[in-house]
Amino acid sequence: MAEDRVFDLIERIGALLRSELRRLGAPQGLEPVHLQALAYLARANRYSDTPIAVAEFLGLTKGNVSQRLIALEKAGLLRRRHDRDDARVVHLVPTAKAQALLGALSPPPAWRTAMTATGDRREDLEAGLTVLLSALQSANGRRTFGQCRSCRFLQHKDGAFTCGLTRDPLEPDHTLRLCREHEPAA
Amino acid sequence: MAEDRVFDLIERIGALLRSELRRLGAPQGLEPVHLQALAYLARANRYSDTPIAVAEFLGLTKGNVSQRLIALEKAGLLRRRHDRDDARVVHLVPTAKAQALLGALSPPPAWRTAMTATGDRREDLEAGLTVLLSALQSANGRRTFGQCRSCRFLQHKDGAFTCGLTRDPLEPDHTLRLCREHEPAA
DNA sequence: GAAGATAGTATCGCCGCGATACAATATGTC
DNA sequence: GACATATTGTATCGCGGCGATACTATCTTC
Repeated sequence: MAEDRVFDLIERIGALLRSELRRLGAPQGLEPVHLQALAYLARANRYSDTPIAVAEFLGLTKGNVSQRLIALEKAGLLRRRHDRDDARVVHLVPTAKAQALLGALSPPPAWRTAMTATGDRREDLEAGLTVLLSALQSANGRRTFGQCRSCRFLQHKDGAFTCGLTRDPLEPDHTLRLCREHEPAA
Repeated sequence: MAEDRVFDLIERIGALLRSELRRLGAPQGLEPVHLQALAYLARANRYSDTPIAVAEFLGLTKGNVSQRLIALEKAGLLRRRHDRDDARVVHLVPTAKAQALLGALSPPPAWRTAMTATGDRREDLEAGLTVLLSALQSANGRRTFGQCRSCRFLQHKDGAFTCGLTRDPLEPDHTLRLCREHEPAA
């Protein structure tokens, strides 16, 4: 069962990471899920910075996430904005305080140190994990949450980007953000 | 910040895995931590199948783990045995029921499916994660929990294995188990 | 318009989690 | 050998993450 070694490694790394996040967030009264939600929101595009998207990304129920977000707002780490087209949806914007927190804790200092040890293996690691995540998502029927760059809906005409799903124009740097509606290009 | 991509990938894979474990364990009333503890114990050697070792492996407090183990024992997934030399220590033995559970859920079915997609990248992935975990552990000052095979204390004479730390003889297949006292060979 | 789908919140009960305190045994020092 | 110290394990408390359920409001579809 040598194929289980990758599983064991990921489980242990995940457990240590979780423990580290808990330790680092404790002074601010933050749990791992709070930092994870903020980290996601900092990378999400305007279609994906909502409670339901956070819930899908983290694999939690929307009811639960809704309550975590209230805590984050009270802590001054999140700002809410109502969507101008759809009165149901709320956009979540990490504050400057949250950005600073993420810069310091996500990834944790120990992680940054450890990553230097991977050296030239990093690219292989990145490629392997990307394939694995992609396969895991499709095996569970979950959304891919990829960047617009790799989405089959992205259109590129005359140097300008457009989302083929919403027909909206996209700023170039926003094509690197994560999207809830992402579907991998064929 | 391309070096953060590995972090993002691991965090997301970890979150999905956690969600999956929660879903799979729910019918038996098991939380992710229960399956993780059992999975560790199934791989631990006789110096490392104790509450304190589980706590260190998972990065949790011993008080917390102690309570989880009581739940596992009540569920018929764990058996306790007193150490014959040290009256303080307790050895934890997963029952046949636990072994069957692990065989079915750890790794989860979806994971097994997904792993086939990694193909020939698997070895690189394994190697990269091994280096990363090792660096993470030393960056946090944590124990390595490696196999006796890779331990600097392991002695090999006349086809028989011995632990140089405890002076105990080791059966060959037990040198593949995880040890709390493990220290990487130079 | 009516029916169904979707986004979000409120409330409940369960239980993981760290902190603290404690008991029991082992080890080390004089 | 006696005493201080370290180590293993458990019990208890309070906090808060988590899913389930129920609910409101809004959008979409026919």
